[in-house]
Amino acid sequence: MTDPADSTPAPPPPSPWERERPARTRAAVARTPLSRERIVEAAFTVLDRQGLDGLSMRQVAAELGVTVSALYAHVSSKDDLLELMYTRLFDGFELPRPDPDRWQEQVRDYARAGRRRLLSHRDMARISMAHVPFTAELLPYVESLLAIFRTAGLPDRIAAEAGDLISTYIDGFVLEEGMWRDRAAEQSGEDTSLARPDWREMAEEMQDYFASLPAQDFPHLRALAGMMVTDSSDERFDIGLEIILRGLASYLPDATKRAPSDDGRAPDTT
Amino acid sequence: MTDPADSTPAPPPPSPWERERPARTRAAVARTPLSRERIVEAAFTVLDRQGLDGLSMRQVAAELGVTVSALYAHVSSKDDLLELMYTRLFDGFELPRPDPDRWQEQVRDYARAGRRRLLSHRDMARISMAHVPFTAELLPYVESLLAIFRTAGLPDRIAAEAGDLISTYIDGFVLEEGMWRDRAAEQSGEDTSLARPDWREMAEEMQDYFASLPAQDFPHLRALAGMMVTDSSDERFDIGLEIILRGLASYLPDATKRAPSDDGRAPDTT
DNA sequence: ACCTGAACACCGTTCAAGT
DNA sequence: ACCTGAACACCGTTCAAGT
Repeated sequence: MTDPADSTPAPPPPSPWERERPARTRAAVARTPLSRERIVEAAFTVLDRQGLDGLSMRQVAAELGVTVSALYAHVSSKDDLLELMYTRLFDGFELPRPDPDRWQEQVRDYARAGRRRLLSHRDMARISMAHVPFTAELLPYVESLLAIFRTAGLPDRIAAEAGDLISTYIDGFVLEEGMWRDRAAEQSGEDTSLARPDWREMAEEMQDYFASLPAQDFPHLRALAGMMVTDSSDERFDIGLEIILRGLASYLPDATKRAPSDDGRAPDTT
Repeated sequence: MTDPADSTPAPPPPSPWERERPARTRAAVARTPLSRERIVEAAFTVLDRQGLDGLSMRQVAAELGVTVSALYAHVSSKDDLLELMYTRLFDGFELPRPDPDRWQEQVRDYARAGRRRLLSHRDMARISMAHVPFTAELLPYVESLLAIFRTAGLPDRIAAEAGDLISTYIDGFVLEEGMWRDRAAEQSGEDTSLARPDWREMAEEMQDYFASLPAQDFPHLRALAGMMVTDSSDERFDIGLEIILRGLASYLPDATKRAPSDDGRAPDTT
C-alpha cells in the first residue's frame, strides 16, 4: 500500500489554455513501468467492474494500456495473479495478542474484519474460497488465530479445526451474500456495477414465494421465511458466528462457561 | 436414473466374423436421441475425467458424439447444465422424519450423506457452492433440515441460520479436501484421474514444513501441525460438525443439555 | 530489459441451413 | 423435430521480433 519506492513524479494537470491534447496524457501516465503491484491494482479495478467471470488477462492488460503478453513478464499465469489478489486481502490485517479472557471477542473481531475485507471487492469470496492461507506470507495470520484458540484453553484437536471452521464460515457467508446481490442486480437493473439497495425488492419477492408454498408441506420454511431472507445480513452473520463460538466454548476445560476473569490457567504448551 | 422411456433397443454386439467395421458402431449407439438426462450424464463423465475447469460444452458434445450446437436444443446454457448437475446431487437423498430425541444424530447423518454425495464426483463441491437449494425441486430438502432443528426445540432465529451454517460447512470442507487432493495429484504423478493414496506423501511434506518454522514465531502452528494436515479427513469432518452441533445445542430451552427423552415439548408453531 | 504482434488451441452462444 | 456447419466474439499462453 504505502510503498516508498512509488514516488514517481506525477505530471502536472493541463493548464487552462492548452485545450484537449489527444488522449495521450492518460496513455503517458499509464506508461509508468509495469509491476506486479500495478497489475494487481488493475485487476481489482476490472474485478469490481466486471466481476470474476469478466476478469481476463486481456481486460487487465487493456486497463493498463498494454498488450496481454506484456503481463506475462511480471506474472506467471492468471492463477498467479489471483493468488496475489488473495494475498493482498490480508494487507494490514490487525493481529491481536491473544487474551484468554477476551478470546470470544477477539474471534468476533477477526471474523467481522475478514468479512469486511471480503466485501471490499466484488466476488472476492469466490477468489478466497479457491485458496488456502498456507503460503509463507500468510502463515502469521493462521498462527495468530490458532494462538487465540489455544491460549483460551481449547483442546488441541478442537483448536486445529476451529481455524478452518471460522475461515470457511466467513468465506461461505460472504459468497452467498454475493450471490443474492448478483441475482438482485440482474433482476432489477442492468447496472451491474453499483450495489444498489433495490435488492430489498427481491427479498420481499422471495418471502412472498415462501409464503405461497402449501402450508401442510412446508410449515417450517413458511414459519422461518422472514428470518432466512433478510436485508440486514450483519445480524445473520453474527448469529452464525455465535453458534460456532458457543460450540467452541463448550470444549473449555472448566465447566463454568464464561468466568469473568480466571487467573493463571496456562495453556498446556509443549 | 431409472427412466422407463429409456428402453431403446441396443444394437447387438458385432459377430466374430465381421471384422472392424469403421468406428461407426459407437457412433450409432450414441445416436439415441439427445435428452437433458443424457447430457447431464455425459457432463459428469467429462467432469470426473477433466475436472470443472476442463468441463466445456464442446467436450460434453464430443462425449456424446454430437455437435456443440445440438446441446442448446435441450439445455439453455452452460449455467443451466451446471444447475442440473447440482440438482442431480440430491436425487434419492433420504429425508428423515424429525425426531426431537435424535436430532443431533439426524443432523450428523444428513451432513455425512451430503459430504459423501459431494465426494462422488470430482469438483462437485465447487459446483455446489455456486448454487443455492431454493429451486422448487430442492425446497423439500431445506424443509426437512429446518424441521429437524425446529422440532428439536431450537429458537426460530437459530434454526433459520443453522441450515445455512451446516450446508456451508459441508461444501467448504469438501472443497478444501478437493484442493488438497488436486495439489497432491499435480505434485506426484500426472495421472489426474485417479484419487491415488500417494497424497500421504504430501501430508508428510506439509508437516515437515510446519516443523521447520521458527519455534518462537510459530509455536501454535508447530504444535498443531500433526492435526491440521491428516490423512483421515473423516475424523476432521466429524469434529467440525460436532463443534457446530454443540453450539446449536446450547440454544435449547432446557439447560440440561441432552435429556434422554423429554416428552411433549412442542415447537411453537405459528 | 521490456514490450509488441501474431499465432495456437481453445472457449460459449447463435443461427441459417440441411434432413 | 432435431441436428450440422459456420461464424462471432471472446479466452490463456507462448514466442519470435522489435526498440
